[in-house]
Amino acid sequence: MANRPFDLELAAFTLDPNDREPSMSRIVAKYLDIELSEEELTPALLATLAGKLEEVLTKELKDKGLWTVYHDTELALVPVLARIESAGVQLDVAYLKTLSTKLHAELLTLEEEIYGLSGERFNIQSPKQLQTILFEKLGLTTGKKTKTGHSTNVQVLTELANHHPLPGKILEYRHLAKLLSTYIDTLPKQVDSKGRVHTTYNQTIASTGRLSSTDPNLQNIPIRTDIGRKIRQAFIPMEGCVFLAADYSQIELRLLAHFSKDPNLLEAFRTNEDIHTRTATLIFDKAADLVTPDERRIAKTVNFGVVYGMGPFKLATDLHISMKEAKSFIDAYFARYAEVSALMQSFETTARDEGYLTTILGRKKTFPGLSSKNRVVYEATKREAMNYPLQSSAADIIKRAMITLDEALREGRYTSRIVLQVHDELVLEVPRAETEAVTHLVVEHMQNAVQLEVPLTVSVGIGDSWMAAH
DNA sequence: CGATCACGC
DNA sequence: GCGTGATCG
Repeated sequence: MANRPFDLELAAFTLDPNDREPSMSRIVAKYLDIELSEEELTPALLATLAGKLEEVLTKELKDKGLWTVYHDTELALVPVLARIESAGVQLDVAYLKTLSTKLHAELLTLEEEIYGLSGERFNIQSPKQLQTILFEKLGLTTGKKTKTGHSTNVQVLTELANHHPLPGKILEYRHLAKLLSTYIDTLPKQVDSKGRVHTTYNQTIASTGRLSSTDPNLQNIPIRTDIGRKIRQAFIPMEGCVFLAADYSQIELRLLAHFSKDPNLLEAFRTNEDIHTRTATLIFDKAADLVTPDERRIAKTVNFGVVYGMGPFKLATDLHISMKEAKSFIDAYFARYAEVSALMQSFETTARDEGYLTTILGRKKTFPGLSSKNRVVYEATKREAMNYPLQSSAADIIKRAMITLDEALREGRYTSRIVLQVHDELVLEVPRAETEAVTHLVVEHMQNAVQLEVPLTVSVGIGDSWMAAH
């Protein structure tokens, strides 16, 4: 491993990922026990403290078993991310401009229809003004949730759409307006002279160790709707190249199988079954070939719910069912996946009694909320604890893959390069001639980043846009 | 600047 | 569960 400089920010984050903004004065206070304001902490003074800080933080990292994750993963990832950011990714700006013109026209039409249905002109983007129209003027029966008023979110509007034509139009309007303002009209402003956008990846924001992406955020580019997919078509490889998109399939559920050793989960993944169908067979107690699409959909949501620490409330809202029904699905799930149930309880008790949880690479995080007497705080923290080892281990794994893949690409003198990371997916820009070799290399490094109790499978696609590569 | 909403994994 | 960002007031 190359000799790398010390990185105070990464070291402090690895020691305590809950510390959202570890300013220099906080780090100095915390590890050197010297109370100084940010102003008193001049560059000259900092320089004199740097050596001592490195010494103390290094010792702390080693004492807590965090040196390896800090040094071999976080620090090693820095130059990899620098290369990704510097490479950037090409956008088809002309295409986005055309798309923008077309969608703005549609938005205008929608706007007029909304004013027609409402009987007046108002700011559709103002939830407050919208409330007045929907709930006072049209007297639509909300029945639904409120906080500082009536909610007008997707869930509410979808329900109201059964009773009046307006809410549906509002939903369409919101969707279009969102995609236009966040992506279609914004991304073209952020390209460099070669038509490429360069995001910034932050390693010290997400307490799970996931990366985050800003200016622009390339980790929340739409994909679920038709218009969303049109936006992904704007991400294109440079001349002579294709995109190779590789993503881990169900990495968090595979980690759940790995950690819990639940026989049902292990078998499903070892025999390469459809995991959502398998869950459906268990919670609905019927053979796989009798599982209906609707039951599979429910099982899929339940599987997602487990990864997120599943509360009945969230599951009920997601599935549009009663709390009672949601509860019965959860109970059925844990009855049939008994080892998963035990694992989730152990996450809670370990986090509370030992004070922290550990990921597959030895990353650690504490859960102070588990000392809270406030039930809401406690339950929320419990869900964090249930999700952390899964989400965070997944982050560990893709980071390892990125480091060794990047090294192999350079070692092998390939021109191919990673251009995007989206939590469980890597996108590479690959010269056509390298396609076959690099496909193998990517799969190799992603699948073997760690060894689990179940196969870690990667699905790969190749195409002339990010969309086409899926 | 907090609240609301919506996009991704 | 974890994020970023547009918009309103």
